[in-house]
Amino acid sequence: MDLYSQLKADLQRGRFAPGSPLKQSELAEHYGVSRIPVRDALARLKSEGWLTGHGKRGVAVPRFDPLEAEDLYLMRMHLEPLLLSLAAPSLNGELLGRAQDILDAMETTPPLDAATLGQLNWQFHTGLYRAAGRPTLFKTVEQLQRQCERYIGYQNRSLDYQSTSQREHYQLLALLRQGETREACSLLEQHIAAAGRVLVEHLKEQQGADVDMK
Amino acid sequence: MDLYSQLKADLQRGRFAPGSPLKQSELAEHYGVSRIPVRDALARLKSEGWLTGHGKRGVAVPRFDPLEAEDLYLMRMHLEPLLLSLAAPSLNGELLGRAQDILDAMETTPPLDAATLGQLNWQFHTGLYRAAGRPTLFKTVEQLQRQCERYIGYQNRSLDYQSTSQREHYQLLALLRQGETREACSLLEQHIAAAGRVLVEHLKEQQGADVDMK
DNA sequence: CCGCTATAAAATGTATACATTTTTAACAGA
DNA sequence: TCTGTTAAAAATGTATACATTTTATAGCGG
Repeated sequence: MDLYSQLKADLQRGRFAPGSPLKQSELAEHYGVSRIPVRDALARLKSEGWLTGHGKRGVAVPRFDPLEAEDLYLMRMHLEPLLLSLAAPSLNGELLGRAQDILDAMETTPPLDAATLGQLNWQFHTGLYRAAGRPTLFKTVEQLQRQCERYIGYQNRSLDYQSTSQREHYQLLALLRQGETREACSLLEQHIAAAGRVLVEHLKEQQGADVDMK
Repeated sequence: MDLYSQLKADLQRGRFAPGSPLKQSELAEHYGVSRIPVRDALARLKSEGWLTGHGKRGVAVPRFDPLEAEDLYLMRMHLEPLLLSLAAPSLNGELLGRAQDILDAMETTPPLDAATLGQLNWQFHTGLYRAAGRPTLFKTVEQLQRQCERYIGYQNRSLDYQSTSQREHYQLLALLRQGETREACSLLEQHIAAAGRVLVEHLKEQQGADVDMK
C-alpha cells in the first residue's frame, strides 16, 4: 500500500485534528519515508479535498463545513441521476444481479464495520454507473464521492442510516429491473437529497456545539 | 510565473502533440529547472485533465475525445444554471454593471485574440457565479471550465462563435436585471448545450478526418 | 522470418543536501 | 504595555545523486 492510501486512511479515521497544519518533516519521519513522496501524496490529497493548501504556507486538515457538504450533495443530486439515466439502457440482468449480490453481502450478522460498508455501498453505485460508458462523467462523480467520504465516515459514526439506505437501494434495483428509468432516477435524486439533508443538519448542530465550547 | 502556468500555457497553445508522452528529464532541461518542480506541475496538470497518467508509465497529452467534451458540457449544463440560480438573489446593480463592462470590453476594434477573449468570457461568468457564495460548487464548476479550456482553444481556432455567444450573454444580463431568474437559468442551460453540440460535432468530423489519414 | 528471453538503456520513484521563504520570537522604542 | 522592526528558527521549495521500475534492444532458439 502506498503512502497516499495510508495517509488517506488516517485522515478518514480522524487521526489528525481538523484545523491543525501538517508538516512534511513530521509525516516523513512518522511513515518512515522521505519528504518527496510525502509531498506527492499531500498534493493529491489536496486536489481531492482531503486537505486545504494555502500556497507555500503548508497544508492543513480542513474543518467540517456544512456549506461544503451541502454543495457536494447538491452536485451529486444533479449528476448521479443523470449518469444513472445514461447507464439504464445497458443495465442487463447480470449487472443488476451483481448489484444485488453486493446489497445482500452488506446484511451479514454481525454487522460490518463502517469502512467496509462504505466501500460496498460505493461499489454498488459504481457497478451501475460504469455501465453508462461515460468515463469523464463517471470520474467527476467519483471525485465528488471521494470528497463526501470525509463526511460520510463522520456520519456513520454518529448516525445509523444503514437500514434506510439499504431499503432505498433495493427499491432502486426493483425499478431498474422493471425498466422504470425515470422513476429510478427520481428515487436516486431524492435518496441523495435526503442523505444530504440529514448530514448537513447534523453538521450544523455539531458546529454549533463547537462554537459554544469556545 | 511558475512552471505550472508555463506548462499549461504551452499545452493550451498545442505545443505538445496529443498522444506523445512527456518525459520529465526533457521538460526539466527545456524549462531550466530540476525534475522535482516538473513532477509537481505534471501531477497538478494530470489532476486537472490536461494530461493523462498511466501510473508509473509516465504522462502523455490526451487526444481530443468527443465523448469527453460531451460529458464536460453535459455537466456544465446541469451545474452552471444551478449555480446561477443560487447567485441570482445576490446579483445587485453593481455586479451586473461590472458584468456588462466585461462584455463591452470584448467588442473592441480590432478584435482581441482568442486567449484574451476566453479569459474575459470566463471572467464574465465567474463574476456572476461568485455572488452565490458557494465556494465548493464554484470550485467544481471552475474545474470543469478548466478542462473545457483545452477544447475551447481548439474551437476558437476553428470556428467563430463570438457573435452568437455575445448576443446570448447580453440576453442573459437583461433577464437577470428583470429578475427573471428561471428564464435566465434556462437560457444559460441552452447556451451551454448549444456550444457543446457545435464543439462535439466539430470534434467528430475532425476525428473522422484523422482516422482517414492513417 | 517470427517469437521469446536476457541484458542494457532509459525513465520514473526516492533519498539526501542545499536554498528560499515563511513564521516565530526577541527586542528596542514610543 | 503595545507596536514595529529585526534576527533566528523552522518549514517549504529545489537541485543533485541514487534506487527501482519500465521499456527498448540485441541475441538465441524455433
